[in-house]
Amino acid sequence: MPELPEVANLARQMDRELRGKRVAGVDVVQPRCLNVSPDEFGQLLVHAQVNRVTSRGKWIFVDLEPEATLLLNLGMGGEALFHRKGEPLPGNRQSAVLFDDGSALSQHFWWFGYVHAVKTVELASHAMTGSLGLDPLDDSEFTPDTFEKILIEKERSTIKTVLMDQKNIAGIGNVYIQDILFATGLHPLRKTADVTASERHVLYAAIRSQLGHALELGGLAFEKDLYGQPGRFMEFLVGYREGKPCPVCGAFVQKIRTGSTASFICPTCQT
DNA sequence: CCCTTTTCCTGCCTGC
DNA sequence: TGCAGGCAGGAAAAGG
Repeated sequence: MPELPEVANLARQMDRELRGKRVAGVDVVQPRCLNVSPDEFGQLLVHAQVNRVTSRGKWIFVDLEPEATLLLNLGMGGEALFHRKGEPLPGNRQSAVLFDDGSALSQHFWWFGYVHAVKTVELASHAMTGSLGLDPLDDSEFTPDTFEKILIEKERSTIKTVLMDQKNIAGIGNVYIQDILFATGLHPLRKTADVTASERHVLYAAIRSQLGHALELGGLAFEKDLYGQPGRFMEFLVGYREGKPCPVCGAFVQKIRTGSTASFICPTCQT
């Protein structure tokens, strides 16, 4: 599923491509991914003009004039694709936004995505985006101090749960978490209170370097950008490498269940 | 049938 | 004891 690097890359592309376009219509195939009725969704968006596109964590924010914001969460295996005038929309889409120049933005996911529309003045009360935590690539909000504050508040949870909770840090999912924990030598079930000061330092740096490096490469090689092109990030250390040797010690990478998610770990490097 | 894994909700537990 | 907040587990719109 798209995580922060893929979503940030998409938002950047959408900002360049969609800015200034006016919405001519909406096409809702799966009403259950909306937060309002299809009629209300259309009333909010039709005739509005794209001002700018930003992101936080796994959410994309399309700010429109005069008063609406379109919120996208691509869920698992999701895509947002741009279509020039005359190009057909994908048949598996859940929804699409049609622009008055004949171009369109379609959106598809295979499990649990969201396409929400709100009045921009009510954006702060949108529950799913309003409670998002720190942007890990923003130097001014994600600092060693703000990170430490989260680790102290959540010291009773396991470290993987804390890092993946979008209310703490926004944008880390079950793909990037794997190598972030490996790079820090942390087992996903380690209690947060038992993460040492030096491990916290390494963990902070690992979050920034993993996500930042993947963003520079346009995201994961098995995810698509706005134009259907794959990213160039594909070098996992232990993530999704079950049975292959650990790059540090050579032990075989194991796949284990951690709560309701899977974790890939080196059984000797991660404790 | 089993696997993937996001987000919210529920109910239970703990601690004040 | 009672309440509030934390937290684990389950449910929900598929597809390979």
